[in-house]
Amino acid sequence: MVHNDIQTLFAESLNELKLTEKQKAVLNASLKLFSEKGFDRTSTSDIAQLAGVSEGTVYKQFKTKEGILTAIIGPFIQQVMPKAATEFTNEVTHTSYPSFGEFLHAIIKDRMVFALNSMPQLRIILHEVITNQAIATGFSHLFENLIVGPLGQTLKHYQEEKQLVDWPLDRIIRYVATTVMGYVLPAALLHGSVDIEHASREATEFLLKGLKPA
Amino acid sequence: MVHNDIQTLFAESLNELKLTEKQKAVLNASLKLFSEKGFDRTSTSDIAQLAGVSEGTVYKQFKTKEGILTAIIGPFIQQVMPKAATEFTNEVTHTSYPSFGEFLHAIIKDRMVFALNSMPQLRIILHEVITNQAIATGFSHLFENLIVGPLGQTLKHYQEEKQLVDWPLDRIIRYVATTVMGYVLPAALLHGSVDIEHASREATEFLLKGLKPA
Amino acid sequence: MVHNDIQTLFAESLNELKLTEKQKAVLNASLKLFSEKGFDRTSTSDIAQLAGVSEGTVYKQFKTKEGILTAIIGPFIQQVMPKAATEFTNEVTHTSYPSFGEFLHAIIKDRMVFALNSMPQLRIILHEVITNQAIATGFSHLFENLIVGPLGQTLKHYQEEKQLVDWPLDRIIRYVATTVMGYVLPAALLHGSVDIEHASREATEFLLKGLKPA
Amino acid sequence: MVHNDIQTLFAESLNELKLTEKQKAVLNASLKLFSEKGFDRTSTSDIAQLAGVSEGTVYKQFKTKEGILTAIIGPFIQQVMPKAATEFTNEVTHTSYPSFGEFLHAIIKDRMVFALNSMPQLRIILHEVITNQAIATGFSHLFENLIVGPLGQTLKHYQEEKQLVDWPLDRIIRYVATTVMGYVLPAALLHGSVDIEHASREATEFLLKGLKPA
DNA sequence: AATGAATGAGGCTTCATTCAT
DNA sequence: TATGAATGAAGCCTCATTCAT
Repeated sequence: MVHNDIQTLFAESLNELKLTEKQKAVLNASLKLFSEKGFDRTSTSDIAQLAGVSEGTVYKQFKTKEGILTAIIGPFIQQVMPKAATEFTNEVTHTSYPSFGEFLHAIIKDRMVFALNSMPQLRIILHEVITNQAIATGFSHLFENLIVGPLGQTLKHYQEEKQLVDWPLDRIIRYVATTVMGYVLPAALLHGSVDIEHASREATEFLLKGLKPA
Repeated sequence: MVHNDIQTLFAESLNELKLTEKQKAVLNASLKLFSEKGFDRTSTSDIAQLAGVSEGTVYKQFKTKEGILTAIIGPFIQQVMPKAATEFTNEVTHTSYPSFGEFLHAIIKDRMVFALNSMPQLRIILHEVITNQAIATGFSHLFENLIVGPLGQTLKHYQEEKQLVDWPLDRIIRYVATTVMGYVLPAALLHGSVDIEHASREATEFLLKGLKPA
Repeated sequence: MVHNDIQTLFAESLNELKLTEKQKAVLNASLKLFSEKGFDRTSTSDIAQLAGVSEGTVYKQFKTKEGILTAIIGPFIQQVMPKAATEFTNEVTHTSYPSFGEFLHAIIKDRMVFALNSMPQLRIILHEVITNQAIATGFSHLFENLIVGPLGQTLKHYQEEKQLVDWPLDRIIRYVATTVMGYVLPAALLHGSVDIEHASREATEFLLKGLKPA
Repeated sequence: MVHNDIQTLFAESLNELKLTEKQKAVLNASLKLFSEKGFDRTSTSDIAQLAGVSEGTVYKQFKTKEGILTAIIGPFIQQVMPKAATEFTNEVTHTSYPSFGEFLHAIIKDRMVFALNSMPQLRIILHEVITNQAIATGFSHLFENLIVGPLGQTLKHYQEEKQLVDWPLDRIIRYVATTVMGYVLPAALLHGSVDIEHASREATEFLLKGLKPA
């Protein structure tokens, strides 16, 4: 089964950790509140209340409030994001597309949906990435290993078929990623909606031109 | 004279407002601290101390802590960003470039420098934009009026000369902007350095291809 | 004017510090509570309540609870104890006693009264001295400089007159001090009363024998 | 076999009580932690951890934290101190000394060693004695029965032989005890070392003079 | 206009104690 | 009997905000 949002993926990942039901409730509640109000504006009593436990319980396993964040970010980097990335790249590499254009369109659409579905959760990550260099680096590696790597085979294939310009793969992926963000971010920030069909076609059109072989 | 960073521009803009020296000191100190630690982690006593005034003074003009932020964001939207944008578009529209390629390269380079110089301050904006929809909308209009508008003439010119694809101007600018961000953001987050010369040439190469007329 | 208890001396000493009335109230309340219940069993809200101020005020000047203790111990070592010691030695050195025996009896009696009057406050010091080596050392120097020093002249005088054994002064004072404590401490701990007249005579009798020249 | 420190004596005493291994572990751990950090600064989870049991187990036998203290103080008063006292007085009364001077020197030296070896544990007692009047009284009786009583025979003997002044025994013992403390306490508090040989000779010299028959 | 002492609500955290397993 | 998750009261401390001077 393939997921297209992060909160669900996260809740599932918690089952692999040694946590009681209440502890999981704390993490789920924290993820929700941190997403909505940000880390600093979420109080530990907010968390306890939403999780339906006492404040003491919040601290039983996650020694500090920061510890809760770490307990969220950890699985995120070690499990949620990898799983999401793997699901994505698996799907991509196991499907055959008639042309680079259709391949491109497919992944752009897929990632737009994913990003929009996961926007609130991605905000936590964004905040952490802004604040915490170690986490930023972690994500950078994640990106390298889980996206650039697996997509490599497919992209190389299109390069050999002369459907894709002969640039380094990370450069190509950079352009794809930022172009997708260029559509998703403004919509997310302005709380507007995106016509994904239209946006993905536009983005594909631009990228196809820009990434055409010389 | 043209500025290439925001803190300086901000300090100058304050001179145009009816503020005592102490009030200006408060705003400058606040901008600095908010940039470094974020709004929530900056205390009003931190601000008073850095500004060299009493806490009472901080509250004399800016009724609340939120009020300080507003007093910063206000000038930002009404003066600093417009001035930055105008300086940019003026320079662009008053200079003649041999070709669209050279024009593109020039503005990409210029904006990369600007963004990298102003990164800490842009973080406040980024954080506010994430949290506060009204501010996000304000920025959106700013962008529309100050960038898309003034640049319009020049871009249209290149479209008429068949050096630039015949797409709506905001779409074109979106791609330019996101591509620049694609180079600047990772460097900023990973605290790495950017080879601006190289990055701007790469970005230009990609955009030229992607924005070539059909 | 000569004081024979510590709480009064302490309250007077506070006037020499730059503290508001409320801050002084905090310190006086703290001294009282720490004396009665001990540091660990006194809560900051207890202190605030007894001092008649808000808890915030408690922390305005004394950054931490430990800071309150320091703010008490500091004046104690720097002002209260020196003043007490000086008042004592002054009185002793400016009075002439017919014999060493009467001199001894006078100071023993005086110190018994002082110790019994100041017992609750001395408990804080005792606790600190047990826990904190630096403070223990501070007291040791205090003792050396303020007691052994000033008393030196007088004792030497009695040594020359062959009324006092020819031992080092600190050894002699050690015996006097511990003998006094031997009467005061049990009474203080058992909350019993002391017949000072009787106790001081007994102690004098013993010390006179023990300190008689060979 | 004769002991010269309290922690060992305590551990042995526990064997005479009907306690499971875990209960004993709890008491030993508590004694150690209370000695090191004091009662108030020792948490029950600290104790559980050091004892290698769960927090639940700690509460199974000792209903409250205070109960642990009682369970320590009890054996202390009922067994440890009596045993220590008895071992001491037995040794003293079963050995014959050529003179009161040698007798005095022997017991002074012995008690100095004992006090220095047991200093950390004595601190708990000291703290409790300061705080808790009942315990203080208990100790007072202990002292009376276990020291003054047994030593009585020996001291009377020396009084009859005119080697010892004809004062009440508790008065004599008071002076011996406080003089010993006068050497031991400063060293313990300043974490200095004591030259026991020298100190005991000095103390003996003084006491011999002070306790000489008229 | 400027000061800074004072406030009190609320945040994070600890810890003695209980109870279902 | 032993466990350890769970509790909730209470502790220490911060901070935006007010107000008398």
